[in-house]
Amino acid sequence: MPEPRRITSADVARRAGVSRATVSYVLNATPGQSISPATRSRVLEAAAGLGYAPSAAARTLRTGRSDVVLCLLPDWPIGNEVGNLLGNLSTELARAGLTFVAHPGSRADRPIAEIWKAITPAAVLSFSDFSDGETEAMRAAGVALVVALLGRAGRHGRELEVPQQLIGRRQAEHLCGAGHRRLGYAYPDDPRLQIFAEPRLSGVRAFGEPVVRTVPLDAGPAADAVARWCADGVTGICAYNDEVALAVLAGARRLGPGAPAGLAVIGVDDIPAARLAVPPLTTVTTDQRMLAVHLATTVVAAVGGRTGPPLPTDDLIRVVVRESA
Amino acid sequence: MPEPRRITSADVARRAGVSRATVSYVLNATPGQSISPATRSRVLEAAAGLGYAPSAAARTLRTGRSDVVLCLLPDWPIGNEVGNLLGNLSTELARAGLTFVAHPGSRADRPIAEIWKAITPAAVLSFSDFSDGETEAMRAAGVALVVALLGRAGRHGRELEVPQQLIGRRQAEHLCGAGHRRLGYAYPDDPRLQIFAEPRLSGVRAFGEPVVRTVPLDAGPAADAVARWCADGVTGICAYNDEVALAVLAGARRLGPGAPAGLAVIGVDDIPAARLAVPPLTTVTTDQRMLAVHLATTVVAAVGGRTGPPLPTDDLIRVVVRESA
DNA sequence: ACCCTATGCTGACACGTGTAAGTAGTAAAG
DNA sequence: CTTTACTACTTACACGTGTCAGCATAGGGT
Repeated sequence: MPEPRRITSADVARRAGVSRATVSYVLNATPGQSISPATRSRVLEAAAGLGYAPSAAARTLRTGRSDVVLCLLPDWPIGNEVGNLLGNLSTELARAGLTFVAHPGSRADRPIAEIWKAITPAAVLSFSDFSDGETEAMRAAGVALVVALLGRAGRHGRELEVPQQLIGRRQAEHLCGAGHRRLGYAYPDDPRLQIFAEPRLSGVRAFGEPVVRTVPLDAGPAADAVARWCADGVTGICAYNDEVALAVLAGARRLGPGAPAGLAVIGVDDIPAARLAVPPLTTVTTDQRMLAVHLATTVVAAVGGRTGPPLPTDDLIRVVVRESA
Repeated sequence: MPEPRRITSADVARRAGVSRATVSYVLNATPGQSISPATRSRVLEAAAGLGYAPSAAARTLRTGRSDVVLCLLPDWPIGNEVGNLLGNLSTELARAGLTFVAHPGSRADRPIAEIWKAITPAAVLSFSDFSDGETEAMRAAGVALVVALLGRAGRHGRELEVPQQLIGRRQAEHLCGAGHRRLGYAYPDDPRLQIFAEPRLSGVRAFGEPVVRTVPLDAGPAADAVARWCADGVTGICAYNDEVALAVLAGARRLGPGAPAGLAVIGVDDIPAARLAVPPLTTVTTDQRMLAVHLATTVVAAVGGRTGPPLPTDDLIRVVVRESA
């Protein structure tokens, strides 16, 4: 095999009978340059005929900026909702000419420096926030934007907060509206979920201090928790998650026919299993499409050096009412 | 703001009082070069002190090869299992010095050419296979490896098949072992899942032709399907998915106390909701860790121009027995 | 005949890196 | 004293691109 050489813009220039600069001007539609229609079409034809693909590395090196947006995924298990969000975000950013990629895996495996060094992204999205040193290093390396989706607002660069508190507030609102006075909060077992659980819980607290209990994804321990909640006089439970909510339901069921009659449970996420549960699970869902659009416009604005519009929180989060609450 | 200039290896060289080449040799530990311990430590110290981060773009441009492995995610909803697989894959590839990134979103949004052009990856993983033109274009652009996780074996480059058929076989094996003679297959509603559903179904067929019915993730239509299965004399159902299996269970429950007694259901994936279902769902699970290790070694081998070991299929897929079958 | 402007294009440089080739200096071998 | 061999470096080039400055030609206005 004769080592298939890469096709460069010089090849296109040779074939079209023009200089390399002209090729660049034509293919990038550089404003302020006047190219005759004849040569333009010759260049385009040559490029298409050769299957020319500009080297991203060279372009990035020259311009100092790539069109890649890097999202650092957290190490907790990503489910359907996050997957959905990523897909929508990718679509929205593509509309603005940006390429979205996600890097899964815990930061312990690899220092994050290694990652953005290998990509040279225009922007970095993260769920938790960065240390000062990391932020500094990124700026020094030419990363235009650093955004933390979660974390204390206004620490590093432009930040952007998905309103987790609002989720908890909607849960409590619904249960209180249904007449429940004493609430419980089903906290997730996995400590990595804490960064999401805490703000949600604080949203619930706006309606009175709930009885917080950790509920593993297992019917046995969940039954214990439910029994103690009943003893406390709790009648409505906000669960961190649909999965935690399913565990609560499973626990209530295991207690026998006596307990579950009055116990209301509300989850978060509206996973497919929620509507199929016994009883069908009432849950709080986020409009991932709308959220993705907002995130994308914020990123696009920030890459351009501007600041984006605020998040419209009105219709973003709503309750899907089923039978469990 | 005085436009924070990027720190290059020239800065490090200046600070350490050596040439730029020496810096490169030290930092890359280039074999065959002899550097005195004194200068080595001076260089390392200078690099650390300045917070030097080599430009990935320049390095990729020079070497013609980046250390990024790009995974093109399909447009169907990715769940917990895929998320898990990606995480493990990232960890394993990091061990070999490769950076793993995933690109979500349908190909309709953006031609895939746009994506690898913007990344210049060393390898591309995909779930479905590519067209001939796409493969050709990638090779021409210097992408070392193109792998399709699914699709007809031996078409383009090195391929790699996750044994979906084996999943279906294990399901049918379990049900037949429990004495069920007439099986049904619960096919997913979403047409995008066909590329997974077909091989799984063909695995079930190894144990006799099942009665195939599409089951939406809704209790009502699922109840219809279950009623017709019962009329057909079907006693055991292999579901495409845990979610589809939950729909089948919900359908059976809706039919009233008469039907579900004898109906066995087995799913795939072991999602968290499976163990919390009524009854707890028997399911088939894939060892994502082992699969990730195998994928990673295959990718690493192929990037190095070699061919990887075959997939050990013995312990990879096993049945988690609960109460539903 | 002269200047001025617009058009259509080319030459040359810089981005930051890896690495082949070359060069002093030292030491051992002949 | 010359040759050889090795250490510890440096100089110089190439990777492929975007873009600034410049150059020829043509056309009009005075």
